[in-house]
Amino acid sequence: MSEETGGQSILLVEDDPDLARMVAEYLTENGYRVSVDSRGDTAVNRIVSELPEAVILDVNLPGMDGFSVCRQVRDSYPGTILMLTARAGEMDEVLGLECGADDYLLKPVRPRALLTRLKVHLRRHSPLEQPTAPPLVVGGLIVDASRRRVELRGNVLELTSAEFDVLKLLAENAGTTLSRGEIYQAIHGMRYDGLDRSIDLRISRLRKKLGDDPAQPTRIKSVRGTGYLLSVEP
Amino acid sequence: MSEETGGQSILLVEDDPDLARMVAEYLTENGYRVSVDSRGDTAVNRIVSELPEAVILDVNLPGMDGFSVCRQVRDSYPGTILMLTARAGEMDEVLGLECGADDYLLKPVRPRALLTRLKVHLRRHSPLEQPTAPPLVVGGLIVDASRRRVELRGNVLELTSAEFDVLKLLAENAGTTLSRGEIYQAIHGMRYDGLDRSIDLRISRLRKKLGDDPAQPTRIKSVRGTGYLLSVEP
DNA sequence: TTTCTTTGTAACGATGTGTATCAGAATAAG
DNA sequence: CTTATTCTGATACACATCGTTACAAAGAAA
Repeated sequence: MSEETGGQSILLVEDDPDLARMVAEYLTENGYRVSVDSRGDTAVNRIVSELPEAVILDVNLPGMDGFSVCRQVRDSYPGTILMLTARAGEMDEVLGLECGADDYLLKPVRPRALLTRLKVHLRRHSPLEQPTAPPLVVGGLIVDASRRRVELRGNVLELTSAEFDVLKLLAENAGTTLSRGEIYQAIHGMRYDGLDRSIDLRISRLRKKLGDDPAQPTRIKSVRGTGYLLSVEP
Repeated sequence: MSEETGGQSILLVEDDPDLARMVAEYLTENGYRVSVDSRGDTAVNRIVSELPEAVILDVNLPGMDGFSVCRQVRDSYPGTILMLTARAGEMDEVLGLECGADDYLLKPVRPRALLTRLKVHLRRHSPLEQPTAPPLVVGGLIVDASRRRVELRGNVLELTSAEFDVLKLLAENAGTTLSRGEIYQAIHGMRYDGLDRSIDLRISRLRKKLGDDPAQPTRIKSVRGTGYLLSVEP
């Protein structure tokens, strides 16, 4: 529910530090990832570059007022914009001036109501980023299939396609031995003829990049007569 | 603004005749075409057959309660559902949203607030307009097919149509590898002869404009022997 | 038309990957 | 314990694949 990285991202643009902190805390407790900006002009850049799922935008801001921020990003920002207006009269501007906000709330801000409005809009507008398969984490290794990226203790490894394919397969079956036949079948979609040594070669090259000593491997272990195994705990 | 036939159609489901008349009058004055139903069970039929732009739905209704009505039509009704709840309890809010309503209002009904909420939803979500495909957002990249426009961290990229076609296809399948055959087929509608290098060239030009280093690309990854993949988060 | 832009083909260099091969390790046989 | 056999790791090299430049064809704009 409240894991740091899992929730949808919200950018809160508010110059009152107390109010900002209160709202940020409340939203964080409810599973969102909240970042705060206190200025309108800087918020414009952050909105278009960070592309949060929703923006909560105060009207009165240093640098640039909320309406201008809204107008400026509306064309290039597909997410939800929620405005906080101090006076009831400003609400007409939100609706009438075509600044492009999706909703507004009257101050004083009531966190419960804000959360409800947020939910309403985030539910209607499907999340910007479509959910993606989570990366595999096995013994200090992060194998991210949807990015084709591998990390080892924080360092990105530059693997070739062939190397990645084998490592991904091993990671998916970490802790169990895969025969050359299984590996070959999964990668080439063909039956293994029993003579091919290309799998061994890929493993060899992988070990080199993983910094794994082939004589005493801690990560990719050889199972003589069978195949290979990715150790879950190196 | 307030011509009788031009406005958007609203179905008001409310059994209190006085309240119904007041709300209907107010909305009519503001340019909507309002019809009223006083029973939940009959409202279900009218919603799915008349397909109004929005439904305003009381919770306490003869025939069938508002939540049930909402649940029953939600799958087949694409428009906005706005619920009127008598009690301020959280349960109503949660229930209202769980059953698929887009918004709720607490009684007593204040016509001005109701109108504002209506406008908010009808602006963003007008079901009778042709549904325009929402822009794809993938890893800081906005690919807007309806405008043939691409943005990267707030900067509009000037892509040629050939480049855009490939990027759009990759964005639609972000995180999965597309073979040259699939790309070629999707773009030209023809079978890939296996020799053509034009896809590679488009990728090369795209990478240059995306600022992606071809030796170590973070956005468009090559999958040797297969094709390309757009990374979900660079 | 001319001029500019876009797009694909050809070609070349750089890199990735598998086969052949051999050396060394693990296991089995004697 | 020694030897034979099998299996694995790794080097070298051949070949495939990919990125890119140059150029030409094909449109589009003027």
